[in-house]
Amino acid sequence: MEHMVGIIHGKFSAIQRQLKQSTCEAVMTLRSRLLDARRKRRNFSKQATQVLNEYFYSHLSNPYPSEETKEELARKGGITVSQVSNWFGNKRIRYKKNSGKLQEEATMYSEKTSVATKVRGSGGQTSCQSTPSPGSCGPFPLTSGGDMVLTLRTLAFLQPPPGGAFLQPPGGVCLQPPAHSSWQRATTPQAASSPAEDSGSFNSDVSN
DNA sequence: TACTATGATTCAAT
DNA sequence: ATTGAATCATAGTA
Repeated sequence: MEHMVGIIHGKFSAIQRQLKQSTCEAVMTLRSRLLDARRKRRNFSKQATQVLNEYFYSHLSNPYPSEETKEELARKGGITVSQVSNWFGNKRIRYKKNSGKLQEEATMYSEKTSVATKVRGSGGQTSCQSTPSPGSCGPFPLTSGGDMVLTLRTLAFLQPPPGGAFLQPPGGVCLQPPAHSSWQRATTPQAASSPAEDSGSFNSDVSN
């Protein structure tokens, strides 16, 4: 009798210990996961930022990638979909806030996307570099070349840096469905209302 | 060491 | 559910 009781006791305590341990572990992992996410922030790889930026700037008029696109971007950048979402969330906000500064980046990346991806001999990934043409890289399996037009326009608009003052991004692209309309809306209050912005702007290219 | 850039989280609005 | 905005926390830099 006592034997049985003893055995059962032992078993119980064993189970107890196990339970304790596992719950403890679970809690710890949960906690660390929650905190670490923020604590151990690591910058994305060049590849990732490159891919993200290219998409962002070639879709400046509507930088809202669909789920599929997000997955694609995540794959190319070697990050997760939620990271892509985060990135785009941050990017939109910060682009709006800073548009002035970031526009340089915009030009850079639009240049890259249309000219050629400057191959950096660090990655060594077989994703989409070393393919000099914009389409060949097949950035995204989107509808089709519709977006390429955008890129080209972007490029065109950045060609001549005349007064030194960048105009607004190619918001005038009306190819996109006015889903969000102009997501930037009142981005640069002053810039938008800048009275003398017509000074020799280069928007006369349409004539040719 | 202060500052800036940047990824992640939270919360309200839609 | 998704997005914008604010905020946090870390990485990188001057």
